[in-house]
Amino acid sequence: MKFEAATIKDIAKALGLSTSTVSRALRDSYEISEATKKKIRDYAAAINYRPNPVALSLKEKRTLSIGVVVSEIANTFFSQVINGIESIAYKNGYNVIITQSKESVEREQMILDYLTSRSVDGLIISVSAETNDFSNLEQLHKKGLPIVFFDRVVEGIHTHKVITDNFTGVYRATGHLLENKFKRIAVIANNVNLSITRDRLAGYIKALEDHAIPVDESLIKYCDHGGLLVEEVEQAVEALLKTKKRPDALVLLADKITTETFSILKKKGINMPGEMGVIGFNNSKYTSLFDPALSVISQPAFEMGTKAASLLLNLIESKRTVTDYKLESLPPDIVIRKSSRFPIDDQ
Amino acid sequence: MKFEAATIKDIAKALGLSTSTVSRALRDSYEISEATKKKIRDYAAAINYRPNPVALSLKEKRTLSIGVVVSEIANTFFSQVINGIESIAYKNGYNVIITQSKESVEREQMILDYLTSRSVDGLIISVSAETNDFSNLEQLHKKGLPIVFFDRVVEGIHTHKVITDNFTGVYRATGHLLENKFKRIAVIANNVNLSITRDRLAGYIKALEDHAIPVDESLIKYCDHGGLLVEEVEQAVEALLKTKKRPDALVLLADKITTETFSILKKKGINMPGEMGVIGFNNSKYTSLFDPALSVISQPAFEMGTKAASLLLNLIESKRTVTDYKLESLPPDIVIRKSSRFPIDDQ
DNA sequence: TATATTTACGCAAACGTTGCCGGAATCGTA
DNA sequence: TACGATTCCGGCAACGTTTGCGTAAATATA
Repeated sequence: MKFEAATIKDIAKALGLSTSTVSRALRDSYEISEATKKKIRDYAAAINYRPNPVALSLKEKRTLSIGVVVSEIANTFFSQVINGIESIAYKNGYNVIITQSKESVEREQMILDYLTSRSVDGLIISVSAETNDFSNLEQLHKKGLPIVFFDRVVEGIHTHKVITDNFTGVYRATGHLLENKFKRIAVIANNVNLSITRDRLAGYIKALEDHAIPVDESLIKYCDHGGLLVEEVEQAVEALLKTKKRPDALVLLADKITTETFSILKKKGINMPGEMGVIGFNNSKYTSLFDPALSVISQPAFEMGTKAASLLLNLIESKRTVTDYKLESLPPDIVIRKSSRFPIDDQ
Repeated sequence: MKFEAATIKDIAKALGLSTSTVSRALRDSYEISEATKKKIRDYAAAINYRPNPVALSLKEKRTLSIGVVVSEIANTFFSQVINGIESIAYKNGYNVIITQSKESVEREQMILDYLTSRSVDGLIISVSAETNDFSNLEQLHKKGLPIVFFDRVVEGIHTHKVITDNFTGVYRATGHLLENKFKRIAVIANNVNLSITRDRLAGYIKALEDHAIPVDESLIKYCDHGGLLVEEVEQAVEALLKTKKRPDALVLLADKITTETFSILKKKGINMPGEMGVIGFNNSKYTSLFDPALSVISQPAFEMGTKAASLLLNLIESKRTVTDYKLESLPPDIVIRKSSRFPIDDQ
């Protein structure tokens, strides 16, 4: 099945003019008489002519589209970021190609291959959890492809970055648990490759230190696939529950890990916050409906998207090579609900 | 900032050959000697040559990409469908452009304009709630653009369609409530323009009839924006709560409406299922974590995506015009949890 | 009236790629 | 030796669009 659309040639032929005249008339050039312009415009409207963006792209060497790579669009945080990106992109005539890496290196590689073989003008990316070799992204960056990182950034590559103040978020969340009389606080983190994992862990450790509590390595667990695999979260939770001195509270350092852990604890019939206080990263609106209502560290996702998109468009449209790169760090929002309130405070 | 990539011309010039020779060598034509092929392939690999998809698209008059239009990607149902679509598309070398209409006619129109001005080979769409004029889609279809509808289909346009058996889903959900001794069952539906709204309402009405219960129009409320506006859901709920004989159970006929209504009832302190039994469409995994655990009608979203994508690829790759269109109706999954069990059955 | 200027349009190249056609060089055969 | 067949490669056009340049006709100027 084919889908043929009208071209500038069709108009030229029908009106006995040249393609250049038609092209200029449609762009309202002063070189074309008003009479001819009107004829051309009317005919173009009649046959519903639309310029072929593919031809334009080939000629202009730009596609007016930007690529976005996230690990999973079903993740509320990412879909909110995408909404932010789209709001800016559309306003500036750019269109957005959304892709998901599913935390897989291979898939990420495929996507980058596709996106960058000249089909996008720039890239907004939160790298996959599995990835630890960034030479490919590095190369693209060196070749001049405008890139903006958000959330999971690559420290070695110098370009604009938009993140949440992860350190402070976790520092405050951990502090909150400690002030609520929880004594033994464990964390389940994402892959240690990720910048967010390191920043968030640092916040946890600093909070413990500031409360003069020694860091117990056995209370720090990792999920290498960011919680995308149920089993890895189960293993982490199991391990924590089995430690001689079982933790009485949990800080969950990634969206997916938070909901999975919550679900596992519930299934096990573990009382929250009675047996286990819980707080974790999550951007879903639904956490307030959970039983018990879940305390969360939520990120200003939409704003992160708008910032990232603005920075990218700057990069794309700047004539000269940019060297002054920004790191935007936005404050997280900590929402305390029942799951992290020490039982005694319970109504 | 510019991003220049290697072309076939660069290779030709560097090796003192013509572009046609290079092109043929890279496509392994029998007309080129092995020696030359090797030289060309080695050099291409060295400079990391990738064919320019834009140029290919212009020449081949196809883009190897398909457009997907949903109302909101943050909606779990849609993100699952998208996952299904992508799984098939990638396997066949197609790439997927995801867009969201946000239930707005204007936005949907913009998107269609963009997508169809030759930048996609086909379209998978669930129409926006606001739309009731489908002449535009109709035109595209007539012009030969391959289209597959899913979820919210347009009855007047004859092409492949993939839906859930909405009638049966609601029929059984309503029946379940009735068998659980709920007496006065109300529904909150999506915009009446939508096929899903009509099908789902029909299931509700048939269930009542089969239980010899008269249909009370005051128990049927609509949200014209599919629940995207919080106020419209609030109004619907308020109205139902204020009716002289307040309903004792609710069937929610759209994903977004389900979670919004649940949230509103909770905020009002209305006991579920004690004061109000609740069941509704929703594809989120989180509903089991709600308080009370929420009964849902969930759709085989991933499978809907794979089916829709397969049908679309068939359409795109078939030489002759297809006239034998399929309507795939997949069974929904009804998950009964606490929110819809008559209180007496409660543990 | 002859020349200069303006107006209004066409021609052709270019973006990167493919495929048809044509042709030089080499080989085989009589 | 002469001829056709084969091997291997280059030239050119085309996809749809924009743009610099060229130019005929129309108008203005002297």
